[in-house]
Amino acid sequence: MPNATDAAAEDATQMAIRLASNAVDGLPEGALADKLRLARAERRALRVKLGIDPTAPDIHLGHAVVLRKLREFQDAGHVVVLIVGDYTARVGDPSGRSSLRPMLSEEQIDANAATFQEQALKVLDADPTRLEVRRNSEWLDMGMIELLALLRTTTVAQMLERDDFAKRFAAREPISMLELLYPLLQGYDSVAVRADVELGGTDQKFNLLLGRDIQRAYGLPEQAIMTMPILVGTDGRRKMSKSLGNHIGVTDAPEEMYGKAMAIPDEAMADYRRLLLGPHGAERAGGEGAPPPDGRSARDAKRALAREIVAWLHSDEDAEVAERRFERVHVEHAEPEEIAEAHAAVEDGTVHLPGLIATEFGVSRSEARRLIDQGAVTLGGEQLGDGEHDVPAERADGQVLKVGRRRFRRLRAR
RNA sequence: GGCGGGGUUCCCGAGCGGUCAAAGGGGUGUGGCUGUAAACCACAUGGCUCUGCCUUCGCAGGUUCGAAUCCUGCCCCCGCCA
Repeated sequence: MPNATDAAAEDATQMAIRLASNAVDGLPEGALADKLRLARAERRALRVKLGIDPTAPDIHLGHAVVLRKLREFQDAGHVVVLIVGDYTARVGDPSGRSSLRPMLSEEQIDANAATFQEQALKVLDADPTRLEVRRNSEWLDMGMIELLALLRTTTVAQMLERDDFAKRFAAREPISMLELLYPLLQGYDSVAVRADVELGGTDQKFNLLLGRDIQRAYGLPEQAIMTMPILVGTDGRRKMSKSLGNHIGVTDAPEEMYGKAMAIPDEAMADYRRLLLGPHGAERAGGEGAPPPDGRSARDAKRALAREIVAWLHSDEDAEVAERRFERVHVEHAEPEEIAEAHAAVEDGTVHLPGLIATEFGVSRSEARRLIDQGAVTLGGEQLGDGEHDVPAERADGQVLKVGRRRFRRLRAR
């Protein structure tokens, strides 16, 4: 007959297995289960850390993979510690071969941090007993003595174990001192918040592990680490990132989100379902399996996926509306049900379209002219031809102006 | 500190006195096609008061009828040696 502690231990193991679903690495082996047991014994929640970089404030589905996992920890009763890297952002990160990341002003960082936090709450539970948001300027604004103590924890050889450092060092490509310092600062964050567990993408594996060494150096228990897969972007090839322009933002408008989701390659569908939707959503979106390769059902599977993503981050109603609009605009090539109005300036009884298109859609006049000349512009269903830049006001008034495939305005020209 | 290599349009990268708003690729846009904002093919891609004009090739001067291309100074980046 199992006694109470055995049962609790078994429970922790099961819980660890459940929490590790979809994770690429959970290190060291069994560490998470140990942490869970410890927390239970001490009657406290685990502190699960994620560090975020406020240089780019927009959270996309790639981040959401990790955030979702954090949410699972929250739902299991643990505390997520979200660390806004405001101090590190202020220093600027010179990594990334060609571009020197700019130092951000305090105002920018504040604004970004606020936006980030707000967006993260689309996925995380905002309950203050389950979420702690901290800024690393709270502890990183240290004196030289403290910094030197931190530097003493790590050797150059250790740093060169990191894959990209090793490669760049071997290739004699530059590695700035600042870059070498970053992992130490990130590790110190773990010391400062006494993290039990730290999560990150697989690209963070080294940094997460180094956090353990640093905690040990400071006489603290070492965190368990968990890495999550990197989600591919809508191009299906490279990792999702805003700068690559292949991202779906968690605050994208429903129809934009839906459309972008429809654009992912078929091969990426299974990952999206598995990493983003969770068991419930995945079931609603048609199960875990790969989609059949044939036309119709593959399309339907992708529709279901797109719908679930929108339903998750917006609502079921938004998802339906987005799907309907997508059907109308992209499949039937019809006008959407709702079209924003635009007042067109009339001069001598005519409307100058390049100017109108430029102001309405944020393109240059030259580009607007080009679009007209290329036959991308339709007024009241009739395609405009080369050089047709001015139209009589009576022809424009009340008509739908369509630019390209998905930009519409109903014109008021009086 | 010494030696050498660089900074070109959204990105990478050619150009090295006129034919340069500047090759090529990527990205993006549009058209065709399609189950899709996928793939594929085609075209486009500095701005404007558009048969022309204006601004751009790190910054500032200069040479020249004429400069992204030559000269001078400055700023910045990278590598090697110390």
